[in-house]
Amino acid sequence: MKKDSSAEKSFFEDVYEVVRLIPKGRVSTYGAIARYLGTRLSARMVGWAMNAAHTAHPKVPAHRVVNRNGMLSGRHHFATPTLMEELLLKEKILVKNDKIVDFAMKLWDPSKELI
DNA sequence: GCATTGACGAAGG
DNA sequence: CCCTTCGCCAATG
Repeated sequence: MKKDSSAEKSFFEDVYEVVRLIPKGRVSTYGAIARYLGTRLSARMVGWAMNAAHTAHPKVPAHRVVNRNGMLSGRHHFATPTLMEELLLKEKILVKNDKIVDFAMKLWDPSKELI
C-alpha cells in the first residue's frame, strides 16, 4: 500500500496534470505553468519535472511546453530532436527556425485560460 | 554536506 | 543587440 492519506502528490505530478490540460493546438511555457502552480519564481522546476515526465504515465505532452521565447528548447530531450517539432506540426502548430509561429496566439496560460 | 547542473526568466552591462 | 549574472529549488555527483 501507499503511504497514508495526505496529498503526497509531488510537484512533478502537479506539473504533469497541468501540461495534460493543455488543449490541442495550443502550447504553454514553463514560466506560465510555474506561475500557475505558485512556483513562479522557479520555472526551472517545471523544466526539471519535464525531465522526469517521460517516465510519467499517462505520457505528458511535453512537446506543448516551450520556453518563454516559444523556442523548442527541450527538443533534444525527446527520443529524436525532430520529434517535438513533428508533434507540434501535427497539431497545426507551425515551427520555424526552432520557434513556434504566432507563439502569442498559441500560448495557453493556465492562470488565464484556466480558472 | 557542499558544488554542479538543469527542458527558465528577468534584469543588467 | 548580445552576453553575463542572479534567482529559485531540486536532484545528482
